[in-house]
Amino acid sequence: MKKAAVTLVQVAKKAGVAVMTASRALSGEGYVSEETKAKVLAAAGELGYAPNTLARVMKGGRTNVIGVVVNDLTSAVINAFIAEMSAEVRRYQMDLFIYNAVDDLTLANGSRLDQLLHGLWDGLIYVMPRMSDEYLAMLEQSERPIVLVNYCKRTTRLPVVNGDNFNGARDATQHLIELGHRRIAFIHGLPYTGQSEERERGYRAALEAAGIPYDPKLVERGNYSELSGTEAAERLLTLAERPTAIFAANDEMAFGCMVALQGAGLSVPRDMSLVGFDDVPVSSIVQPRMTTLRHPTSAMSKAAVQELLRRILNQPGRRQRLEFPSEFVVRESSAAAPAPKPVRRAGARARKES
Amino acid sequence: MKKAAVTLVQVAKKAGVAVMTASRALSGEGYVSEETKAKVLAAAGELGYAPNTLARVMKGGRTNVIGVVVNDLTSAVINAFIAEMSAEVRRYQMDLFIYNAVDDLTLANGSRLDQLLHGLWDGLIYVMPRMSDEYLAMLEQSERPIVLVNYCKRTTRLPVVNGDNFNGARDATQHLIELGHRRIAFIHGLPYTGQSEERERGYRAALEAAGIPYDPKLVERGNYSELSGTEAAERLLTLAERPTAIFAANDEMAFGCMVALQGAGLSVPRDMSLVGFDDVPVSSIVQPRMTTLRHPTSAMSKAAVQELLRRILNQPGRRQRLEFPSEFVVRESSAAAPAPKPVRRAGARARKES
DNA sequence: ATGAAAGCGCTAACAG
DNA sequence: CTGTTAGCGCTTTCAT
Repeated sequence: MKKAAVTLVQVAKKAGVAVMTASRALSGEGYVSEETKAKVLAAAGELGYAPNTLARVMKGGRTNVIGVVVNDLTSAVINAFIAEMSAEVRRYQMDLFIYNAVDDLTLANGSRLDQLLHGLWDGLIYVMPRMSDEYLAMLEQSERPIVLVNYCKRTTRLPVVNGDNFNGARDATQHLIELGHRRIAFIHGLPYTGQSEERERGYRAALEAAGIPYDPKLVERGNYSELSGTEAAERLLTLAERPTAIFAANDEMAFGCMVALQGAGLSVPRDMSLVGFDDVPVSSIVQPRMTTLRHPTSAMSKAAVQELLRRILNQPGRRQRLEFPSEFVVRESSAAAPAPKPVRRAGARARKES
Repeated sequence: MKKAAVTLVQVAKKAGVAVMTASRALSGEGYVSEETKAKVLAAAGELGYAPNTLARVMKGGRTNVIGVVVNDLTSAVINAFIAEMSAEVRRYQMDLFIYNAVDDLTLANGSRLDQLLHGLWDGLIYVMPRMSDEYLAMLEQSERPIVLVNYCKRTTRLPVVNGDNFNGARDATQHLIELGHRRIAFIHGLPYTGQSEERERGYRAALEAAGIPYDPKLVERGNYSELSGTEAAERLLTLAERPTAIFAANDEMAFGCMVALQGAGLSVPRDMSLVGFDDVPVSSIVQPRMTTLRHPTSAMSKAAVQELLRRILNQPGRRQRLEFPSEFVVRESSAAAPAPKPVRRAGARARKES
């Protein structure tokens, strides 16, 4: 089945030189006379010679391939990262291979990956994988170049490239507060990357700054899926004191909220304001178009690749932790809070006036 | 930088046996006494030994990795394939790596890929890449196991796993005809995989069967993007005799049509019926929900992986060309044609009555 | 400027 | 059952 690949030995033989000379001629390293070089190149061309990457790697060389490990290829954010990284990597004559870890980022699978990594890749970028602490610990012990993107669950010695979830979420919440909202709900995503937690921190910081008490009943937990957003919104709608705005930890869940609200006969943003996170393409297509936050994927991708390259080339890394401010995109799903109901509670009103 | 990986020699030394014995003990091939086997396994465990894939490959072994080459990771269809293939591959203790060729499926890049392939992968699956004829010719010359998915531009000696575009498109068009539509437009995607052409063939076959003359003015060319769908629909709306239904070669373009129709103040499906292709997740979310066609991605993925495995293991391939019927999903975007305008042309009417 | 030898980590093939 | 030898395709090191 496997075609006998053309080897350097054959090229050398055809050119009438030693293997080593052929190697030098082709790699350009070391002294080779122009004459022999031409001979070797001609022979290689005729035979259709392609160097065997594996053999080269076994001598400690590089593959010029870097790997990206992701956990959800359906995510528009992750796809944006991949696209940007592909482009950036190619600027350095390297290639990018993607590994879809799905929810298989177990220790066993991790070591399996690491095993495959023995030389197959020059370095690895992990984009938002659902990573357990043990898994991260394993990565930290690896001597291979690794960069983490959008991981902020805990501090690590590995280089990290993050979007600023905290300030972004704070901005978004503050925006809702400025629109007159007092009861603002927050819907969590999954806890694995720490992003959701950072976003909640920003949410709480904005509330606190505005003197609005934190109400745990307004904080729901989803799993980043649209369905979980629908379910969370449905639970929020059963509250005696309904929120007037929902801030979801990602756009998908915000879409899910829309579904629930439509189902309940409520209008966005008249009855309920909605803010998402990520600015996936659909966000500018849905009706009403979604107010959301956007990480600077392009800049982050470039930074991640460059940081990884620095480690691969043994150049001094820039910084352990790079953080990029997120952009707030105001669209139509957020608007002024509805006029307060006649039923008013002293406490809430008092705070609103403060 | 690179941690000196634990090698078999070290394991053997620690266990007090020869390298070969250690190899046998770990691989399970050949005779090894239980006693020595235990010793070796213990030593390997303590040292944290992991076999070097490259070295193994250099001896002609397999990597247990298969590659998937795609051209658009943002495509929901492609992501569905990837997810299904990942799962299927894992059933055979193998791994899947993804290469995003974007629009870089040039010959130069192809040979670059092929070079990387020298042993790094046991086989390759191409999913709907924008493939030139020369590129395909190169693939056909490769001795490595390769399977093509959703490629029907031309016949090839490579094994192909396809959805049935022709019959699917014919069903969809016939459905529109049965709803009373006579002027049905078709929007092409890109020509690279041949799918769009197959779909047009199905469209024309249905028209012909119903005795509706083919009108080239009703056939537009898009590029599978939503925007191109909008533009195509806008052009169709300028026609003196507007269509009453549009069949787009994929869902994205159908969404784009929706945008154009909304912009023109037309209602779907009252003023215009819409049918897409692919059944991407959004199709069941948009309002009105989209009538569309679905390839059986799960069955196709399994078939592709199994076919590839057969070639990798040198087992006889099943068939050169596997075709899976596509499912027609009727939703809300297609409905009865609006009542014909008073202005009627003799020819058209006559045909309708036939 | 060119060549020969050694060896990367592993396993197939043949001894013992 | 276990060990020895050889060699995959390439490059590093040391000769010539």
